[in-house]
Amino acid sequence: MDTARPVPRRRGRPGHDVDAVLAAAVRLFNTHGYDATSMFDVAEALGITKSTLYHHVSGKEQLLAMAVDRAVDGLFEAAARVRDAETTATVRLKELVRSSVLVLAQRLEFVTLLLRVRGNTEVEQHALARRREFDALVTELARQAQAEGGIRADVDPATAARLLFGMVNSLVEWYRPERGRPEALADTVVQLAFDGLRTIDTTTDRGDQPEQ
Amino acid sequence: MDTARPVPRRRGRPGHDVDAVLAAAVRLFNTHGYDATSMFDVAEALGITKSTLYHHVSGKEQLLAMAVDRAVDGLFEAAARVRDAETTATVRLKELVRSSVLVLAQRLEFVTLLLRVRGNTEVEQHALARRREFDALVTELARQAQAEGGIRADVDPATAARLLFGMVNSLVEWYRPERGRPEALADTVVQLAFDGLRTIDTTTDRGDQPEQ
DNA sequence: GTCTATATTTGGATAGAC
DNA sequence: GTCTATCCAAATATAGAC
Repeated sequence: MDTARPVPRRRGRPGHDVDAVLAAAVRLFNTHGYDATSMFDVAEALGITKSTLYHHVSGKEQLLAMAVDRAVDGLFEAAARVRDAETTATVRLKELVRSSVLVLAQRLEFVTLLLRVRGNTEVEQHALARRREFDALVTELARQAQAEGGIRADVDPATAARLLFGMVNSLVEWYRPERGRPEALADTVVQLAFDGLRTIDTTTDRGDQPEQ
Repeated sequence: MDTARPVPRRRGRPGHDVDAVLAAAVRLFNTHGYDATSMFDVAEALGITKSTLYHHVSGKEQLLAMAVDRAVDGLFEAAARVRDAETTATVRLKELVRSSVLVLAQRLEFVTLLLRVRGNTEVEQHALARRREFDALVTELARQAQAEGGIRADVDPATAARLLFGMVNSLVEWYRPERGRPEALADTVVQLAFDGLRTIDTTTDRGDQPEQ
């Protein structure tokens, strides 16, 4: 299908492609809220008119759908990678947390938007359903990790999964790519999640990632 | 029989007071979003008309202001209580986490709304400013706890505070008062935050022991 | 305290010219 | 691909009667 040239490229003036439109829209959605952002605002940010904007996308909801898909796809790709890893559930859970932080950092604006979706339209409900699917994956991983004795068994795995990813997801509230490598942050999150805030005690070894 | 009648009572029909209006508004704001909720929706939920609603409150933004104040006041009351406690910073930090979970549970809908505020109006900016103030308090407590050796010192205290309360705040996404005592949840959160997910140990290891 | 209008603005979306 | 002009629906808020 994708023969050749019609690939739209970023040029000096207008000539926008869907990606550029999406990027501008998502930025505005996150800054001012989805509802508070008008199609006029999106068009203005791109330097075009509303009519021209509608020439590129079918409507406001489609912009939202594309954005949350991009976020959710990233998380599921991370989940698929750890699923195929041949190691303990505990290590896979750690790896999933780590990967999720990286996905969140790489697709920050898309994930931010995803996490603010409440489920009032079909598009939003679909996004929520996929989030629940991801949650179920994490919960199952936590359950297995408990079964193998890798993590504490005195907490409901669903609760643990929620609190764990509650911490991860809260990154969208303050993480900014310009300061700090995401890998370092991912390590911090994994350490805090698995070892807690308590003082490092030299008699224990955490077996964490070699990546400094 | 109250001393005087000006205290508006919950009655069969209308006769609403500001608290009832606020409760209805906040529920709708959380369910459908602040922007997506019209003053008509609020009025309809109360069984009155828009005009009557405007007789009770000065406008939509005032409803938001009252709601977020109620949330933020709760958090600062908790902070004031731990500040006066005569104990280590580490214990006070734990207590603040614990109290915050309880405040969050008690004023769930108000806190939920607070955490969704983005700062696009004066009211929202004021709410954000108070949240930052609270964050600073937590960060300072974390710094003191590190200084006294109560919590690990290899993590920036601001980062620790954010991740810690990221976990706490994520409760609004799934906690429902009808299932489970908030005190039990608060204990779980404190345990996870301070001791981590790792197996309660005596002899720690990496967790790849054979099952059980 | 509650109602029935209604003023005014803004938003999503389309038609059709260039 | 971009524009001007416009339609139509919905939202905040007010006026003024009962």
